[in-house]
Amino acid sequence: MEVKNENVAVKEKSLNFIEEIIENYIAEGGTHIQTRFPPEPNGYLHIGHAKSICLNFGMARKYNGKCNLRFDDTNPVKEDTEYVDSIKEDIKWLGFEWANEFYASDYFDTLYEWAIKLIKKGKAYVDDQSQEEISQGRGTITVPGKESPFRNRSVEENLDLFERMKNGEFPDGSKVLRAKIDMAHPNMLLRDPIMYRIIHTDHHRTGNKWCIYPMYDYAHGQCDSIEHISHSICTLEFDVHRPLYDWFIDELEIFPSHQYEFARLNLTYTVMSKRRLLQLVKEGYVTGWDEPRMPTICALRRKGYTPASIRAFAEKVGVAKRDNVIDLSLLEFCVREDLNKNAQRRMGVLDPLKVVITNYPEGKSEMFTAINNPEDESAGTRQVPFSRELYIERSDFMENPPKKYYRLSPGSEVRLRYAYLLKCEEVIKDEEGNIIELRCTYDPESGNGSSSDGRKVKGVIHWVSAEHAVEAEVRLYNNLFSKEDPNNIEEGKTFLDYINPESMVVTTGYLEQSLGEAEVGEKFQFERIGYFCVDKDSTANKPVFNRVVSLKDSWSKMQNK
RNA sequence: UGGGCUAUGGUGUAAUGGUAACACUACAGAUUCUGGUCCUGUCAUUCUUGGUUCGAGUCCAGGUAGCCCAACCA
Repeated sequence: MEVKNENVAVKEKSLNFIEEIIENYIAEGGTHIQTRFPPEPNGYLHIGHAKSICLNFGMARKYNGKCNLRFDDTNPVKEDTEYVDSIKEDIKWLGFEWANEFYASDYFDTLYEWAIKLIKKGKAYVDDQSQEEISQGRGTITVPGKESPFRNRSVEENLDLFERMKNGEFPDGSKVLRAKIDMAHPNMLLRDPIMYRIIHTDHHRTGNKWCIYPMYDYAHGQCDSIEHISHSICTLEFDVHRPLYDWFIDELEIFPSHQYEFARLNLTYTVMSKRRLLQLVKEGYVTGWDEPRMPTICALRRKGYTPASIRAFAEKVGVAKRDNVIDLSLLEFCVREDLNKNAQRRMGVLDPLKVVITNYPEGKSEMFTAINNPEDESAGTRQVPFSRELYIERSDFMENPPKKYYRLSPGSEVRLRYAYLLKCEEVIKDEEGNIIELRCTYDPESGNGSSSDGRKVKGVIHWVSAEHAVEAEVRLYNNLFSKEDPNNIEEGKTFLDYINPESMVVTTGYLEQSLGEAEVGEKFQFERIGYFCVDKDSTANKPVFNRVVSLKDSWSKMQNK
């Protein structure tokens, strides 16, 4: 068979700058690609971490390399195994596998030996100054720091003191080990950075073995080096740390890992800082880290987001070095795109209005065949029960409809999805004038696809048979914050003042019979409304559904204009 | 004695001296037993001022704006 070279002008997908760095590295003879995802186990992963995960694991996958999971557990007072477990679960759920599971604490012995090496080289010293004195001595951004009076201790004295620090002879805060670099350096981080501090606290993995713990800057690069990380990818705020990262590697003469920085992800209508997310949880603004309004991965999972949709999102936001705020609508687009292809359709009425079909026999019911997914023929069909009394959506009826209203109104006719044409004959109201019921008639000749006289109806509405309906709790989520950038705080306010009072609206829905058996985590499209996922709060009698995202709704947009 | 990073539509990301492209959003239209999906169309003189060049988003010089850094956090 002849293979035609049709797409001569096929455009290659452009590379992001990290990929360019890696391809240059390969072009220059680099052979092993090794990355790592290095979370501190002190909180739950959020969508911003997902970007980093997709990047680190994605680069390894694309270039036949490996990606390690390494927990950056150098501070025992903040870390816990609870977080280790959730982080591993989230990464797996996103669809990635780490080559090795490591911990910075695995390397505490090596790090300690290396500190001694630096002391012997005259590149590190024990400082007895108080925290405040050290802070003072560091100077400021515009004024150089002053050297510590302990800076020129002998190697022997430093060795002795450092060993006794390790042996627990000194209380917390009484001494630190510092690198001897340059107290006048324009980069504050190089003004004799602290390498070790004394913390008499049990570590979640090493227990009470250590009472001195390495700082991030003294640990991270060396851990990368030990693991032969070729491309250490981190976020932009660490770029000022890079000279220090390189300094330790140079002085220690160890494997030269290199650090590259990209801009972290920000999303409109939410916050991403760990501190603020923690505050939302602790102060009860949400019920937990996995509450579906949160931007955490576990919350998105519970809400009904799919791993594929988050991976697609991470791909679409790109990787660059400039600060960015991504529209939440892009995330929503990604999950709609996935669920449109993969979620089965059902009918559910979330704001019910009763309809009685006066010319339909009492006690009768019949089944109609409904298509499970028009995007996927293999999803097949199902049977939906129909009877004399139905629920329809309140918004699908208007007594005095505006122009272009295709739905039901007095005297008008609509198609009941997969069933009959329905005509509204009478509106029943209570004493206060609220519409409580509609009396309608149906056209017996118009069932399932056929229309006896060929007349066409513009509107199609969903419905549920009242006697067969399943009652469910439905949680409708909206943006957690009503302000596009809740981090931009006006004077006298806090970010909490921007919490959207309608970020969660709970209603009772009447759902199609087949939804009674749905399992936790199953996702459906409720036709004409949105995508919904069965929540873990469901009980045998009462399922609970989370709205993943609404369907696009050009009608309500028109209305709001 | 300050240092570092970054500037391209409403939002992101490309264009690697040679026609400013792609996605999302928004708007308009077509199709439709989902006002969904699918499809079509519309929306930028690339922060600014000079310079180099036949030709500059891209190179050079000077401005301007934004972000990061003064935890014994990561």
